[in-house]
Amino acid sequence: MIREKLDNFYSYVFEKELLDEIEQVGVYKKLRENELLVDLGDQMKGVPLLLDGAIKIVREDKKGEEILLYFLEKGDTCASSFASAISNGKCGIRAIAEKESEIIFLPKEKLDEWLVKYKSWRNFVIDSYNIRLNEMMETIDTLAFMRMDERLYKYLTDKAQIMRETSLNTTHQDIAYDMHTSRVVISRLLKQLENEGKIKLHRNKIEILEF
Amino acid sequence: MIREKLDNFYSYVFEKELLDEIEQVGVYKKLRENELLVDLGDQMKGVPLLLDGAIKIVREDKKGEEILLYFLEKGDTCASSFASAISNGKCGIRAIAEKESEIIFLPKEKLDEWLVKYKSWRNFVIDSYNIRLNEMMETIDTLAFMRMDERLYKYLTDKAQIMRETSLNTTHQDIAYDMHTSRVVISRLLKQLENEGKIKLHRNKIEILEF
DNA sequence: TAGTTCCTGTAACATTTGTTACAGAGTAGC
DNA sequence: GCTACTCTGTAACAAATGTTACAGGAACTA
Repeated sequence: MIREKLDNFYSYVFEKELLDEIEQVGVYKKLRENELLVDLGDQMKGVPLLLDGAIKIVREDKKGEEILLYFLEKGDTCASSFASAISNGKCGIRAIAEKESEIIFLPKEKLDEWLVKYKSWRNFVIDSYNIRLNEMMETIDTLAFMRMDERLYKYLTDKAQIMRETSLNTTHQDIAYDMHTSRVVISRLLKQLENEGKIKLHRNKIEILEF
Repeated sequence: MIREKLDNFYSYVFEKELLDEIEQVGVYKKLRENELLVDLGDQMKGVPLLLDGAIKIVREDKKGEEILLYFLEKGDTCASSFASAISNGKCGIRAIAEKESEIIFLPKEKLDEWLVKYKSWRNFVIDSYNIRLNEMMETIDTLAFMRMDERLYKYLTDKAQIMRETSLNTTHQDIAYDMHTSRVVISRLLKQLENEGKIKLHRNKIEILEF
């Protein structure tokens, strides 16, 4: 069953021999919605490959203030974990399942070994880092160049896409946490977006009318 | 002469055999102050190893608005170039020599080959990515959690450290470009920092009194 | 020396974002 | 039903940041 899911997304990415090895040493895990996968300061013992679901990656500073960095989807891995695992360093982020998700955990002992053995693994690791770097740059663009109303609309449409829904079950307060602002600001801007006809507001739910 | 500079910073990082190879295939280049090393959209033919100097990495969006991402110092390499070189993709940043700098350019053909051959190269590449990811996170922290006056003070002290000077030769307008704000805002906040006794303002020069 | 350009300081004002306070609607438990 | 709690909407105000306009000093050129 694991092999089936693995093949589903990774058969075009990895060589058969590598898939065999992953099947042998990888540990399958199912995550409940809102389950914590990685916490700030964790020392990773391996890296997760995401088979299905969506995982939210959040940054937190010393004062406990949070901001959403990006989401992981199936086929992604967490570059930050990779970093932490291979260098025995600490992880600077928090990862939370945004909905029920499935992962395979790869033990860190194999990570370097596979870099030598499999070209597809090297490509995957380098690609993952690149995707993450680009994702971070997009986050920086958003923070540096966009106003709060634009950021909010982007947040809503991005998240809808990741969740594969046109409605989001969330509260204004939750959004405020992700965007590191206050609930009142979010309520104000959501109402504005509703007046522009882009969304429709309900209790605990936001319907997106325009993408 | 190149070998000497290479050994200077990289003899503890790379195996002797790798240093030999780098010496053979690497192309030494000297950069003048303000020389453009990488431009937005460039397709990199290799990666630069920084031997000496300081390089500013800047992000630019479609509308031509800029923001400083971070600085590279000796011993660093540009992860974004690595990404671009190995995957034949485009580079999302601009790199400018902040002062006279020296680099060695490594041709992209070797990058993957060395990953297989040298453990020290694998470590270096992974470390570089990690450093860059962390640098990006720090930039995000700065943008998301700090007010403009704090960001400005951090900018000044960070830059002084990179340049190994206690005074910066720069104008308010240049700072405004790096921080993606307006000259008037910077002048206002600089004056405030001067009143707090942290800096002293001159024409084209800012003296930092307190680190 | 006069003319010109660049850099800095500052005022006045506009806009955006953050804060506090409170009212009312919806929901869950009893 | 009643009660307690959560979520949303909104007003009024405060603070931070951005914009426009202009004046004067410094530096360079002729």
